[in-house]
Amino acid sequence: MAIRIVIADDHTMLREGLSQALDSLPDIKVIATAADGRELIEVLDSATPDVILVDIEMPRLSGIGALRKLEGAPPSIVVTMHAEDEQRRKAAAAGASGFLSKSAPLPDLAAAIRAVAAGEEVLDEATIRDVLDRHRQPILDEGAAALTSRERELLRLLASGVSGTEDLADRLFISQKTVKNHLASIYEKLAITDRAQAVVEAIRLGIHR
Amino acid sequence: MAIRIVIADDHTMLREGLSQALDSLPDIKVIATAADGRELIEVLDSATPDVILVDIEMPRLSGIGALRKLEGAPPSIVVTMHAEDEQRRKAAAAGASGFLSKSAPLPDLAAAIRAVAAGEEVLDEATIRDVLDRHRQPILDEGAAALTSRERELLRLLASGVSGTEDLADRLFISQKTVKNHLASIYEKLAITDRAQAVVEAIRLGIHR
DNA sequence: GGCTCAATAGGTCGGACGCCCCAATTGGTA
DNA sequence: TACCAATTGGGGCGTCCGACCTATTGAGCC
Repeated sequence: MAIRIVIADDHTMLREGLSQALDSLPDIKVIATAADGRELIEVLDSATPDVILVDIEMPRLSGIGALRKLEGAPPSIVVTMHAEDEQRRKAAAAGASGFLSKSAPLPDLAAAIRAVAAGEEVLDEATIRDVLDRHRQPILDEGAAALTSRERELLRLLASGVSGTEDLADRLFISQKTVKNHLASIYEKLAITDRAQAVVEAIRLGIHR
Repeated sequence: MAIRIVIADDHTMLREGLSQALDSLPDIKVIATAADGRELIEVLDSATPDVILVDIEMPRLSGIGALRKLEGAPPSIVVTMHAEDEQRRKAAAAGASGFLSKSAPLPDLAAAIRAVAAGEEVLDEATIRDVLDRHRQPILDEGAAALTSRERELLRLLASGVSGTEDLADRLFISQKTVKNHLASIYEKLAITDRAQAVVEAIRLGIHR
């Protein structure tokens, strides 16, 4: 029986291309795709793949954010543009079984899928380090893509030292309630849990000043 | 009657030099000095100056931190090495009546002291902007000087995305109570109020990785 | 031998924060 | 037209956080 997988990635070219490529393999069958985290969650309501292939950087809801909401779901492999330690750590924390750079060759990906489908973890430090070393790539951020303009404004304020709900509300001319809503949305998309982490991400993403 | 002032600055050369210089003016009398924020607070227990001259960057307790604790105290002029907007904003928030760069000429300082002693505010946007523009200087940080090594460790963790009390405690092998104590100390020294601002400061001070 | 200070730890308490639910409006798009 | 996303706002709730307090230990210093 072929390994049934679901692919979640916001880049259609990659999503569809990968879908076709993997589908052409005799032992792998792509049963569905999703363009973002929320779509992935919806898809998994009705589909039950053996392995999930999920991108980190996606609009509306990041891959890691989706995995968090799906704890206990099918084993997953996280693919990413920035093969950074931090990302890998988060992926592991979110319950990912595998972690691969997007520039890894297809055979490596297929191998990872087969390994994860067999119940193996492809998160081993040494192995990953090895893979990453061979497929390293420049780091350029597109992580803020998922954020709306208002969320970005709020994040910029946060990163400039305005941390209280009331202060943020005053600066943005909105209610404290709305500030909290925006923050919750930011947390979800960036897969974080509080304002301190939001500041870290904001600065990492270059959202300040 | 001469204007009675107290000078708080951790750099003895500047503190004593300024003390003498201002004392030589006919209408200004330096009645006490302090080497840090806590000393300033102690001094003000027994002394009641007309104006306080306080540096921002000081060990143990920053000038702004001290002003916060002294709300309702004598009018104060904040002097600083980094004439930044953020600093000025904080100084104003802490109740400062004046704000000057350390590179401002003595006559300007004397004028500011006289103005503040007369009940004026020397925080006016335009005026300050003017003064700062004429006495701008390179910004180099020595702000982290007040922090202990353990506090710096904690801050570095914070700036790397570890924000929960329990997580911090685990990483540092100390109790959650101690984490909170260290944080409180950091807040005091950096004149901030929460973890989000701590991350901002940590990164501004270069305390990360 | 006191003195200060860093580092450790505990307690209490009010308010802030994060998380869940829901809803109305607007504007773009399929 | 009908849907969807973004933005705005609300209520409730449990937990965490920050403020203020005391206290012990060990290092370093005059």
